[in-house]
Amino acid sequence: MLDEEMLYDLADVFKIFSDSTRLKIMCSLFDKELNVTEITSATGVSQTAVSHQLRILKQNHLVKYKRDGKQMVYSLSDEHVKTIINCGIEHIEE
Amino acid sequence: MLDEEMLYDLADVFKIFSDSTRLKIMCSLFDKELNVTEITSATGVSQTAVSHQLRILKQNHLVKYKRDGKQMVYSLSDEHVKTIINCGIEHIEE
DNA sequence: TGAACATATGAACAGATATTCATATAAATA
DNA sequence: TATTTATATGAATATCTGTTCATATGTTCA
Repeated sequence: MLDEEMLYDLADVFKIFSDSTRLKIMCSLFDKELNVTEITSATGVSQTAVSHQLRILKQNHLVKYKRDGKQMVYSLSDEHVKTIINCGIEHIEE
Repeated sequence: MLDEEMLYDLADVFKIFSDSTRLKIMCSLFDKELNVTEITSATGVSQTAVSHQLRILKQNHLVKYKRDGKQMVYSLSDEHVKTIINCGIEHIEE
């Protein structure tokens, strides 16, 4: 059995992936970087909701970002994101 | 980008793993089957809470169960559970 | 059959979380 | 510098989810 604290950390990781808006955002960034407006249209989620969720993804180091003039360009932090999502997909596809 | 429906399914999968009580239960079953009383004492969670969470795990086919006299004996449904949990652990350990 | 043990269920409550609305901040450009 | 475009933030709200309490169901055994 994992220790108590690790279990909470683990639950927190999965919690981030358990929201469809955040998944949409991460998937839109799967193989290219995008600015917020592009994420908004790629996902069909409101700009405000995207921004709120991007903050959560940032705080948890799942996306990184850089400024490009007026725009903020986001991309996935590392391969972990893809690995975890693919792991979940495999479970669904059985 | 995955289609809308798949994203919701994916979010649902991760949602199940995003609760520490459910994780505790699954971890307690990692390499042995246990009845409800044993799960209760292994996890330190109340019997009622364990029972409610077991129902969710059952509905989502993550645990299976059999009756043994007065007791219900639970075990993990398949290797997917371990795979997903290990995937999350790797992310934490970086 | 009735008592004791094991597990499940339902309602109520509390806490968490995602979205929206309104607005603030920041950069570019006319 | 005023305006426009891009993004972020905060408060309010509504929904969802997990726990607890009370109780029901099911099994064994005296």
